[in-house]
Amino acid sequence: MPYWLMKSEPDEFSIANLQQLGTGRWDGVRNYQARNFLRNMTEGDLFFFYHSSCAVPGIAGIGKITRSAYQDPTALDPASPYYDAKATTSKNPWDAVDVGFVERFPVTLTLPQLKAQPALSQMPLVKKGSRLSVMPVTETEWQAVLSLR
DNA sequence: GCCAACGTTGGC
DNA sequence: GCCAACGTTGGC
Repeated sequence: MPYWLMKSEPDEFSIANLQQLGTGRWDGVRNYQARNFLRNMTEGDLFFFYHSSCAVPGIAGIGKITRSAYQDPTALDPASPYYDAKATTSKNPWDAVDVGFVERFPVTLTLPQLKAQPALSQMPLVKKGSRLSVMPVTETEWQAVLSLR
């Protein structure tokens, strides 16, 4: 079963929000590489919930995929900040997945902490200049992160 | 708020 | 197909 990491700005949607709601839709991904990873997700996959663009960037918990990729409705909604004028119902390039809450870490595993782990050095997350918001995580990386909890 | 790094767009 | 300009991401 594959593992993933997905970034979200906690001001928009945080691990606490997911915990409260129990479930949510992961939408608004507007990058082709990230979208392709979304399409490779299957129900039951686990992912690290990463908080970006905030006071303490880092991994804040774990979620799971509860519905595999489907057309992202926000691309078709003119009122949405994620609206894409080029998307149509028959030709919508963007996908969303549904997610469920699994676990919230007692404390966020900070980016400097993650960068200090040799086992995580190959992750796009810790690489300079990388902006990829959805990425695969290897079994080794997954376990290395879990050991930091 | 700054700015480095990146992806996308569009003229040629 | 090249590449400059632009907009965005995201840490600091």
